[in-house]
Amino acid sequence: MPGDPGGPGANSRMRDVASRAGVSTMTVSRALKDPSKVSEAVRLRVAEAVRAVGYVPNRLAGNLSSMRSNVIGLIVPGLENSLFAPTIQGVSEVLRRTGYQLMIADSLYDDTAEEQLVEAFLAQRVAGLMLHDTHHTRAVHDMLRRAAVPVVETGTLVSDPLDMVVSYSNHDASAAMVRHLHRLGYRRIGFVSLPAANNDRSRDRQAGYRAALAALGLPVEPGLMLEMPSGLASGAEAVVRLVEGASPPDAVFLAGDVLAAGALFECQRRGWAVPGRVALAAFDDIDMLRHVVPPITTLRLPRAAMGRRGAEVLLDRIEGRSTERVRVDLGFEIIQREST
Amino acid sequence: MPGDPGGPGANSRMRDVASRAGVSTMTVSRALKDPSKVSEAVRLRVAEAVRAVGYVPNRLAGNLSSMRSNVIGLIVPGLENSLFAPTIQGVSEVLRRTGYQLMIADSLYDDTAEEQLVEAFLAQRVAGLMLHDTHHTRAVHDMLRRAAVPVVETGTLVSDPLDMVVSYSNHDASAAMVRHLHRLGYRRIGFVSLPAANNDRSRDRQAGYRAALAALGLPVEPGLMLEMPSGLASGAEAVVRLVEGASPPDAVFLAGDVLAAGALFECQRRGWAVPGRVALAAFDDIDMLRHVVPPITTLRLPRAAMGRRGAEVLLDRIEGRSTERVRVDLGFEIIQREST
DNA sequence: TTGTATGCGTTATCAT
DNA sequence: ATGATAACGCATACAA
Repeated sequence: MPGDPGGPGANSRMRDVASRAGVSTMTVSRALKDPSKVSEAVRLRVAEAVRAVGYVPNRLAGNLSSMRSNVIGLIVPGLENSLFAPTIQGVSEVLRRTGYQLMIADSLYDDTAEEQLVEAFLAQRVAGLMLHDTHHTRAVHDMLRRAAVPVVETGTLVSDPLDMVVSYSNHDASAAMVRHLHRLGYRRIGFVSLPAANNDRSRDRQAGYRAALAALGLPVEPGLMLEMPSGLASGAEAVVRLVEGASPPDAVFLAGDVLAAGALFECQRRGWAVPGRVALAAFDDIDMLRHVVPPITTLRLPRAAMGRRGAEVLLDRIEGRSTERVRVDLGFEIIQREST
Repeated sequence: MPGDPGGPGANSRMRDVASRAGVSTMTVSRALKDPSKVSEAVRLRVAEAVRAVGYVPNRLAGNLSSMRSNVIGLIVPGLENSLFAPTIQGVSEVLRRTGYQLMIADSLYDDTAEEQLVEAFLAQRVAGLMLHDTHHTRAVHDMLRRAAVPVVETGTLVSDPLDMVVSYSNHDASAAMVRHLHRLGYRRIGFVSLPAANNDRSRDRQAGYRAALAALGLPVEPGLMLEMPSGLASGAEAVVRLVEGASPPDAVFLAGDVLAAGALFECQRRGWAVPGRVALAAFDDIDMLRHVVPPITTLRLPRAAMGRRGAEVLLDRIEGRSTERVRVDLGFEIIQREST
């Protein structure tokens, strides 16, 4: 063994603390984990020894020995997208006071990358897993079933979850916005979304749009639907293509990311009145949409709550307080502003 | 179910693989880690057995035994701020192909929270640590020195790093923008920054502003300096307070977050010409600043490179390829646009 | 190329 | 209330 006992860089072990405090390692272990199981005198001696040797427990060893883990894995499809930040913070908030550690990874909207990350997390023997994506490879299904690790999906209210779901319905939210625009008098409602290919949420939103139009007795005009990549530039391009198209819309629902803001900036550049020339609606209550001129009508989604409730139901299962495969619908809300 | 020892939920161990492949656990270990040290036939039998039992290695045990770790810890001061996303992605990108796992945590701009996170990471025996913040409690200094874990700080080019630094100089960047505005003819340059209290970067930017004015022979007017919390609303409030103040600036440098965008939106609302009534400059090249009307002059910072180079120098040290306490200045760049 | 013995640092279990 | 002993699952060191 590469022995360098005591030198700089050597972490002190529990038995260093033990011998300094004149007790056994078991007593140290108890003193640290459940001080009430140890006498006052010993507790103090141990605390003193811990400080003296600068002891930091080794959770690798602890977790291995106890066969449980204090790490929760979280996989988001893209950290560059600040939409996920509130969810992550919701999770952090709950975990912070429970002694669990959060391990975050980014799948970059890629199934196979997600698969590797899931395997890496299982290799670390995480206590539970939160996945924002709701589409997974077969291998992910197999691994998770085998490992029997509690899992929460948060991306959308899937009908066939891996385990638990805490989310809102992208389908219903999208449909609700279409009905809202219809109520306001708009009849030719354009729709722009992110590519549905690697994105369940986007697919659900498209389906919600179609369903709402059908229910309202409006035709689904292919010329009014667009798929665009993420980014402000995309929103700008989309609104131009629709408004300058053959049969322009009177309103455009940009159901993704910052597309709506990009569209508005383009309208500003071109001097198009919003909502005079075209009304604009967005899909997420990001700060920017409230501050632009005019402020943009949008959907408020339970992003932070998804993180908080998700973490809570996960912990309930991990700690054995619950055994159900919970399914939570956190709903959504329409924010009417001046852009419509 | 018989023939499935352990039942559902039991992770298979290496010796399950070993017995199924008819070899010892050591051979399995080698077959997985360095296939070249094992015969072709055995390699195949092991691979088959791994799939058959759905084996996922236990890195807790592996890391404990080998006394090394495959986890890198990263602490950012606030995940809600998407400015850190490029850095995180830079890190991920480098780690992805090296077999290291990234563990991210959020200190919420709080020294004490950071201290607890550092301890938690050390408890997981991370191989290395990346910290965006550059101000730390005494306990953090002590713990890190004891643990002798390689550390990279990325927030600003500190003069007294814990270990290594990979960043740019907030001081110099700030000063450069002031000189740039001066070159453009502006003489009364207002300055808005985030509160310096818990934020080294903000302190450096303030110092850079003062230093540049002094070098240019301009007075530092307290009435032209403001500290505001993060957010678009703050930028809006700041620009109004300055422009409607006793002796208004001809340009405002909003050196933080999305303050500049908030200021611009407020100008749009009020019909103030930018740069006619007041010129605006920002501190970070976020996408939005390029798309608003008019586009906003700003600084481009090496956010992604900080992540990439940071991860690289960290790995160099972890893997023993280097032993130096590297200090890397990645520089910055001014992006002149129509707002000035 | 492969196997055996042993230890990594902690906790579960059973004693005292 | 405290201690002794045996795991936890894997990798190092050495032997064959």
